[in-house]
Amino acid sequence: MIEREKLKNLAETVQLFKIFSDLTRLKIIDLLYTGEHAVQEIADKLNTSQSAISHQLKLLRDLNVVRTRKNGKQVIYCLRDSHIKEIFLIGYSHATECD
Amino acid sequence: MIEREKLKNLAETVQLFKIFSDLTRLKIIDLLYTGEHAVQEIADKLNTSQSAISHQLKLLRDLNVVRTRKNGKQVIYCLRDSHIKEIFLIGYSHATECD
DNA sequence: ATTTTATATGAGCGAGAGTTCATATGTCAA
DNA sequence: TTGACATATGAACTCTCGCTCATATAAAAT
Repeated sequence: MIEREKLKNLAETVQLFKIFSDLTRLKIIDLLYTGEHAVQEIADKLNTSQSAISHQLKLLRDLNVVRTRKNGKQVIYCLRDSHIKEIFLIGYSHATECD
Repeated sequence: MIEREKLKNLAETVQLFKIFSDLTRLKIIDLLYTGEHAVQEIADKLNTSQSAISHQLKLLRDLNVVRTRKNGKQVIYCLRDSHIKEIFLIGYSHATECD
């Protein structure tokens, strides 16, 4: 059997990897990697509905992956911490270097 | 819009991260990290049904995450490449270091 | 050969997750 | 205030995915 503490760590690791396990979310992260963007901008660039983007952004916000600031009517999103950037980059390079 | 090639890369990255996005699979990977194990051994140690483990092992085998050898009636599984080990370890440490 | 043990696999079920659709909230402009 | 624009959100629908259950395959033991 697995000890309680290790199981908790593995479960948290799963949660972390789940962030990157959806194409829409990964596109968002990839886009925000280059800098901050407003919601409609993201939706347009990713050719995805505003609602779908907004739902995913809420998710990412709740997980502290992104942070926001307001600019008039707009809400501007950007990546919050460098952990996320690092893991994304490592996964991305691993996934692509074997082509 | 995202260029075709980049989209393909992002999609492959998603597939990579999905490997680690299930607790059963992560438990298996964690266990195999310590060395090779037979199917029933894995099922017992993870307190999970043989069938569930076998299904996940098939998935991991198809994705070239694990490799097998036979020992009589038993099939012994172990991690195939060090990429997987590295990504798992990075995710695991990122997920756990912030407690 | 038959039985027992180890593993694999297909079908079906149920839970979770992402999308759409409709609508609410909020902010600026006229 | 009213209208237009930007974002958020709840509900319903759908689809994916991991599990169970039953069964198939395979290899050793008797």
